[in-house]
Amino acid sequence: MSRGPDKQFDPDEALEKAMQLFWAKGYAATGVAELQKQMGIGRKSLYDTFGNKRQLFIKALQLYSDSVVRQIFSDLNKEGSPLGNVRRLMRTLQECHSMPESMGCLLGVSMAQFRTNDAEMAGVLRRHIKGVEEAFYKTFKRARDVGELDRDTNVRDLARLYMGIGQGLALIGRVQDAPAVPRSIVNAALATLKTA
Amino acid sequence: MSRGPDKQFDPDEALEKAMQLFWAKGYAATGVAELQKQMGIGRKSLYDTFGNKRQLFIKALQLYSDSVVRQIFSDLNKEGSPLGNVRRLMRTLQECHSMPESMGCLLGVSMAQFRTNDAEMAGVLRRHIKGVEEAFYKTFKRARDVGELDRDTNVRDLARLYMGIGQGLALIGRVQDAPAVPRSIVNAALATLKTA
DNA sequence: TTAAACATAGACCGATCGGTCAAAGAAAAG
DNA sequence: CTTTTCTTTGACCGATCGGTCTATGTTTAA
Repeated sequence: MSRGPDKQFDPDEALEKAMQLFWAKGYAATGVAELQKQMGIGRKSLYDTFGNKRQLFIKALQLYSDSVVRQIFSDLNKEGSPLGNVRRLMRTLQECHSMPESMGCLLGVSMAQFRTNDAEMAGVLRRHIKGVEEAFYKTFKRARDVGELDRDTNVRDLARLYMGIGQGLALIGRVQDAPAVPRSIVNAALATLKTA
Repeated sequence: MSRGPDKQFDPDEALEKAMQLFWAKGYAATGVAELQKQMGIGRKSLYDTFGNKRQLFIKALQLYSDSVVRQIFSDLNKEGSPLGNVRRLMRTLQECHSMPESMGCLLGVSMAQFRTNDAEMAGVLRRHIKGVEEAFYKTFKRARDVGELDRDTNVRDLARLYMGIGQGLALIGRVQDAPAVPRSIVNAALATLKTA
């Protein structure tokens, strides 16, 4: 029995490169030739390793989603005031989406390119939405428990709102050149979180 | 001198059809053959009338943007409570983006497909953002003037937040099948507008 | 009726699309 | 060594891409 030679490239690194390209240009506008070039691998290797363009894209989506959801979870679960964590996270998002070359959120970008009629894709996107929502939900509930939010605050609604604001912020950041609009959005969002 | 025969199709109707297709599928994923079919015109007529695919798309964007901004302006300027108008508009958006086949907002979808590096496109998108922002701004200022909002409310920030929430809502509506998330988002957004 | 000015349908263009495949190379097992 | 199993390169596939152009009306003015 023989095992043959190992791959000459790191699939994780290649996937990361592909993700960047999809992120910047969108699914349909990204060609396989471009992907190859950016990933630095041959065409056969690409198809053997990732299946096809669509599967490669879905793998990139999942890589991105996992990374983002984990990061948000971690940021929101730092010790200290739950609302303080929310505030810090929102300011980070604001800065991130104020960068001149901001690309928004890969998942948001993808929501604009697929719809419910593509069940598989919609599933991945909904799972991401749910993940972000849950991160906010747990934190807002904690905030309510420790008295940082009114007893009667609907924390489920609030979590979904913040998830939605994040998506809007990311989208707008893609075409905005000045930092004023993202700053305003976060200012106004956080202004509603004043302790009761 | 001779004028020749008139067009056999209505350019406005054809543009409307093209807009629908771009809206559903995005720019890159929409082929010219598809456009022809949906618009019901020959290829030469398409290029003679609209220039090329990109110019057709920009014309569709502007048609859509004008229509949406005008509608929002009109809704927010109805007589009666300014905040009441905002509430009614947001509930309308909520319902609209809860439809099972919701396609979101064409401008939002386009923000996901172009970036600041495409100056012409980014300009069109920024103008739309500005238009929606202004509609909200005037209404929130009016609300503050009549005492529906605190004297120290930053109505510019608030307007930008609502514009951003609208974009997030539309984006999420494209992949959401249940009405719960849009309802939550609008619930939470309107909950912050409680009179001071 | 003729000629000029338009619109129409659709053939056609090179380029690129996503995807496959055959040939060559390299590493491990014997 | 040879053989086997894997990877790599890049040629190649039919289909489709956006865009052009010719040939054929069709209408109006002279």
